[in-house]
Amino acid sequence: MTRGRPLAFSPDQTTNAAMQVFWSQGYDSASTRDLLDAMQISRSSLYQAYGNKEQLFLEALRRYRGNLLDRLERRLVAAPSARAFIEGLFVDTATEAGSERAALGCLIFNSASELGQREGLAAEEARRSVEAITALFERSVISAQQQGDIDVQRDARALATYLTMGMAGLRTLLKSTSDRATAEAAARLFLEPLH
Amino acid sequence: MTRGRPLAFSPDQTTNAAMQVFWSQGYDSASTRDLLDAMQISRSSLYQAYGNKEQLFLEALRRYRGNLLDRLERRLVAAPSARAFIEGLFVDTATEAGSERAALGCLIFNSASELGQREGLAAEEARRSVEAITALFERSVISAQQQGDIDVQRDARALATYLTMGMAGLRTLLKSTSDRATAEAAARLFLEPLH
DNA sequence: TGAATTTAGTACCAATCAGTCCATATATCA
DNA sequence: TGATATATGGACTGATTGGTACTAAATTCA
Repeated sequence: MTRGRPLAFSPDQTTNAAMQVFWSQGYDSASTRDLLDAMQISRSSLYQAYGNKEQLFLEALRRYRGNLLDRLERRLVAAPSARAFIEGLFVDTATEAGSERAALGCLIFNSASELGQREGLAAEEARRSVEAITALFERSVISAQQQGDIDVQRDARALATYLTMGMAGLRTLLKSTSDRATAEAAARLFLEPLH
Repeated sequence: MTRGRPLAFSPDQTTNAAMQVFWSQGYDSASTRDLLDAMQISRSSLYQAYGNKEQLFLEALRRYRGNLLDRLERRLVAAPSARAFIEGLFVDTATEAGSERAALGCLIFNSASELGQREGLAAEEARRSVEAITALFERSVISAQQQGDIDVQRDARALATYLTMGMAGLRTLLKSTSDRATAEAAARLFLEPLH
């Protein structure tokens, strides 16, 4: 066994709690007090376990990305086709308009927008996460092409970037409007180039 | 004439300076020190002239919105057609990929992303600004429909929202990638539903 | 000139920031 | 049991936060 006093908390749960705080407040705006309160651990435990705020954010963002990609991956294999997966994803997201979930946006795009081309590990991880989303979209597009649902003449990479751009836009849109019908109509227009 | 000691600065210029700071740092992250340094005025002058940080932000955001809408309006009337205006706008924006300008994004979408559905004047003004962009797009779409370049069967409001979503997505995309060719390809795909 | 009015500079404020330190608690291992 | 190792709670740090207060400076008007 490991020597010394055992951890009184589950790093798994505290990382999740931190993720929620960064998700709703953003990286800079989330204070260590906010994080501590949500994680329900003492200040010394946070610094002992994570090092500093930036490292905690990296853990939280990686957790979010892992959860998201897993969930999308499952949706992809469960869907009747890769094309149906893509379309369902956009339409379902648009349907969230007006909900609390929609107001939160996506931690990855939130972070990419906040941190942009800033230097440092946090911004780099945010960019890597956007790229991971694009990579998953690219695999989906290639599948859809193989299944005959998307023209093989089209560049999968360009289409994947198009999908990332669309999802980023949709999430930003849902942060400022709660008009579901119009958001859905916009999402459906977005899917037309896939035909 | 007005009584008392005259202003030693141009509110026009200081508002512009503040706008730049909010643009590159975001609302929360821009400290009053950052703002004061950029505006080159004393702390008392800032509070005397603007009231507080929130009011200064409102002025800065309104300035940005005014500048943007004026510029787009001019582009619209100068373009060979409303349709050409829309297409040029998206393609030109994508072409900025990798530039410092692209890393800044758009203050309106930045603010909408940061402030979301938060309460308070700043968030409300951000949402109003997104709506103002959509309104301009709607006028452009209607023009294009009248000019026979966009199917009149299509709902102008939905198309306008679609354009806002696309521009928000493109600006977010440009914050995390500097791959110009792919960004341009994505922007061109985005324009297809207009055909 | 001098009262009235407005701006400017700066010292100051309490609150909060991210992060450190250390005494104490709790475990393992010999 | 006692040496060793790790975790916890919370006091503390210096820097920074947005905002205020007060004095000095600069202007107009009578």
